[in-house]
Amino acid sequence: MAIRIYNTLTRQKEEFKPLREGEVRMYVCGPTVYDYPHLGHARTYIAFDVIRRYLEHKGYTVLMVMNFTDIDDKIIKRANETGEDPKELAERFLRIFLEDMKALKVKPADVYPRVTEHMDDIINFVKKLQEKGYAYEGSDGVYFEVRKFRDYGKLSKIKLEDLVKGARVEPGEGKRNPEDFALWKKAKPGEPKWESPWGEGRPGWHIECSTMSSKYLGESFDIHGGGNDLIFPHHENEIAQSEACFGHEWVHYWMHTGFLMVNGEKMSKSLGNFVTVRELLKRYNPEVIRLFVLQRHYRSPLDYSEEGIEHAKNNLERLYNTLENIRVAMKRAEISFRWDEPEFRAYEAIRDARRKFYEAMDDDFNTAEALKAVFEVSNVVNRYLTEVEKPKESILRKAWEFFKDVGEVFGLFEDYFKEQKAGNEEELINLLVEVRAQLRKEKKFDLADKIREELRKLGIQLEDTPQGTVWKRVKV
RNA sequence: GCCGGGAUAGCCUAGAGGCGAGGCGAGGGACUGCAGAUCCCUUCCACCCGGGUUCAAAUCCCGGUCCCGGCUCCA
Repeated sequence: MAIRIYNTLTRQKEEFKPLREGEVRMYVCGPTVYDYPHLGHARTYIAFDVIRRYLEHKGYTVLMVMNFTDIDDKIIKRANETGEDPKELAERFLRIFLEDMKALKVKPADVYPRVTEHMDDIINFVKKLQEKGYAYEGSDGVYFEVRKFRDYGKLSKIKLEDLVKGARVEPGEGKRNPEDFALWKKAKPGEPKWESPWGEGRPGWHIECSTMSSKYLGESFDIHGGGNDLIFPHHENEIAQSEACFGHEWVHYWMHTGFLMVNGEKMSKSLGNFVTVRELLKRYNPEVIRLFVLQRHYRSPLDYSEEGIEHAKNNLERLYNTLENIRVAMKRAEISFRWDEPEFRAYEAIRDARRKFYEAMDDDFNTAEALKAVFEVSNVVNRYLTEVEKPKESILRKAWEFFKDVGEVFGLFEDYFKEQKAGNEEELINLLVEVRAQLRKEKKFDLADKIREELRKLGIQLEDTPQGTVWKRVKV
């Protein structure tokens, strides 16, 4: 079945057809590394992570590129404030970003091009624009002449006249027109600088993405993504640069994520209403954060609140419990020599839920809708287990495999499917469980409870069921 | 001013002309020595307001109200 993607360029959902059979080339705008990433960043990168995972799950080879802006005005400014060397500051926060993303189980990009590693490519790109007559050198830098590019505004739907009228664009000393933007900034005293045909300086913000994306993904590729706030001017300017340079359409599908909101306002550094990923990870399992993000469609604004995170936590707990129920039931499951009513019902329900899951994901990666199907299976399998004495292995396996696929796409249940063996720790726990069972038989409940309590503190939860005592590791 | 996005039961989220969605929370019941997990039932059938189109609208159209975002650095 075909995937449909909402394309910001056309403002509608379109059938996804990659330029090359079986391969998806995607570029996601990475961060400017001058501070700790917050939940807003996490939201965007988790969203694109799931999109990427889903495409891979569907069998595509995905070439994923994400840039690092490791030299820029903000970095210089911050470095001046802290007295740190801009290079070191950028390096530090770049590492922190990578660590945080890893902790959030965001799959790493295939290439993380850094601006400072691509100066020659960037300079060549600017040169080409100059040769083609789209760029000119001013007193303080090289600029892109916006009005020479016919299609300017096609992504953001902004008209050039309005832009100039709005007077929001800075006139700037070296510019011919107020709407022009910098491709190369000549260095002021004390600023970091690189050699170029226009003297020492550094690249403008937009040119890096045009240069580095085409270097790794070619002069046209499938998906370019980022936060909503990048549509204008960043992505609009990228289009202008790239299409002016290449002379043909550049990116096929533009995808943008909605903001993370706090009390009705965008989470941002300037408002000071942000929660860093680190802080959050101290208090919550990364999968809780992922589920929190996935409960809302990626294009819609997502409201942050403690309560919202708690919701996600409860939801995740429920899914983990179901997984645990299946795992335990597997031990007493039997081969299906016949199916009865409950088996047929469970099978059909799981089959339908799986279909719904894929339909939802195919429809512009509707994770919120897809999650409904996940909870349906959770419910179905739990009910099945209460209905039958001896569960059939094939039914449990169907549910189990479904959760495994969901986990792969959403980046959930990872520990669960991975962490099974842990040396003889398991045997020790089993021993304690046996001892406790004996104590319970003898009605020595206080001692039995003590064992349960102490194990709970160690992260092992015991549960007494009609089939005997089972234990699980508490993940959330 | 110019472009966008919203308003869904106590809460969080989907959906998008007719089978009234999923989760959380709350209450009750089953099972338990207790706890936990799970299941069943209930939460008195929700879609900002006012018009219109239609046999039928939360969903389409018109007009409002309120909220948010972009137009300047931003994921």
